[in-house]
Amino acid sequence: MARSDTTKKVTRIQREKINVILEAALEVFSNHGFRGATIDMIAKNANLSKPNILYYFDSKDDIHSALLSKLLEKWLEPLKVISPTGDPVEEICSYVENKLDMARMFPRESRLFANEILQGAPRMLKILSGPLKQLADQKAEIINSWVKAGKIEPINPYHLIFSIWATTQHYADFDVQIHAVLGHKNNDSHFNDAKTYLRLLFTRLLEPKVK
Amino acid sequence: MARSDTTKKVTRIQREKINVILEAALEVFSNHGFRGATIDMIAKNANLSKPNILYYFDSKDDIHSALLSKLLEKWLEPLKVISPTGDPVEEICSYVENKLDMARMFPRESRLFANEILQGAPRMLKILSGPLKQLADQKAEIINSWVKAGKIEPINPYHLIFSIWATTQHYADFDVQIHAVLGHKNNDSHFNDAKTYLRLLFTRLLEPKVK
DNA sequence: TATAAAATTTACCAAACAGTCAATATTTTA
DNA sequence: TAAAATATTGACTGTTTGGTAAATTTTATA
Repeated sequence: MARSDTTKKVTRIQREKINVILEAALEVFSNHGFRGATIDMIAKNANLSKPNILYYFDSKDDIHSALLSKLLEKWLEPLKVISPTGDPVEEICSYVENKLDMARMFPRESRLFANEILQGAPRMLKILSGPLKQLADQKAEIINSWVKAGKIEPINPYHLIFSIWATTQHYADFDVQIHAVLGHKNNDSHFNDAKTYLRLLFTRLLEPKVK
Repeated sequence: MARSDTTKKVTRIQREKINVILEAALEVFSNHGFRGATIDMIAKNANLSKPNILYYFDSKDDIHSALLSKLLEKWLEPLKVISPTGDPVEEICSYVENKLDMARMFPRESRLFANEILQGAPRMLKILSGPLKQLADQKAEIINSWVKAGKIEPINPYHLIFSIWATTQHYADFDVQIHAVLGHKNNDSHFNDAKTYLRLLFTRLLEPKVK
């Protein structure tokens, strides 16, 4: 039985090694998907032996699940921040900007989720139709209230949210394609252009037309 | 040596079985990714034995490559159609609509590509930075010419293209998430809402503002 | 219809892989 | 510092999997 599920207190070494393993696993899982990743790859990346990894986690599946649940909170945070009392267009644009920043700063996390969803979300379906749906419902209601108040143009709130997810995460998940098409370098310079572009896109969509 | 790479003439059975195998492989690869797929799964899906599969294709990799190159043409087709002489906003909106139709009708193809790109496009890098880049460059130039002529609002053409890819393919690739959030059924009804939403999104972005 | 070619299958192999176990080393604690 | 608890490892197991070889069956052809 791995240390991770006992109720005993966690030692210093356990805390350290678990972090090292999760960091290595994030690297490996995000680059190769669940099936493409091997415990040996994670072990090598973490500078530990395979049995040592399995001393801290019961199974490969266990490591993967730990990563997913650890990441979820961080991933939903920007959406939670949207407030009904702020300026609507600015609230949405800030959300877009935050999501884009996440894609730039945490591309591995983005790809980990993308891999999971693409595969039919076998380990995440409950979270998607539970907490995620509830959060989306809640924010959709706020957006609807903005529409009713005439503060933004009429719009389907769910598809607005989908398009924000799609456009921002695209820069992390399809990174290779973007670099190939833009034909340059290994840097992040296109993120600035993306930021400008997306602000324009959603501003023009939402800003009320002057009568 | 598999039949597929000899110069001998192709028999009726070869033609039929190769199609059956590719169809089964598309199903399996798109649902499980390259590493998650096994030849046995493809064999079962195709109602053939494993060695029989390997009689027609040299290797698992070979089947995968055959799928990718077969699909590429179909995948780029809608973008090619964009014409410099049409009405700009309508040209773009038609492209969006075509891409969305592809996502609805060929979700497996979309996921096959998504899986490949997400994994770093090990078998497609040359195509991305070759034919795909050239096509994107060409269409970006058209978009730029529309901007210069004042026919659409100033916009970064590459990021416009990216956002079209992202928003449309999202409905195929993240299908599970969308169904979870919308909380319904196994049908495609949300594609109509998506179509309306995306037309609005790109029309408002591009339509020249009246002075 | 006899023969050659093509197609299919059964029985394999070797490598990769998740996971175990018992022995050893290290760290903590009394 | 000795004993106990924790951590690490080398050697291993059983299974999955990509792929092969040879024998057999089916189909096409002369």
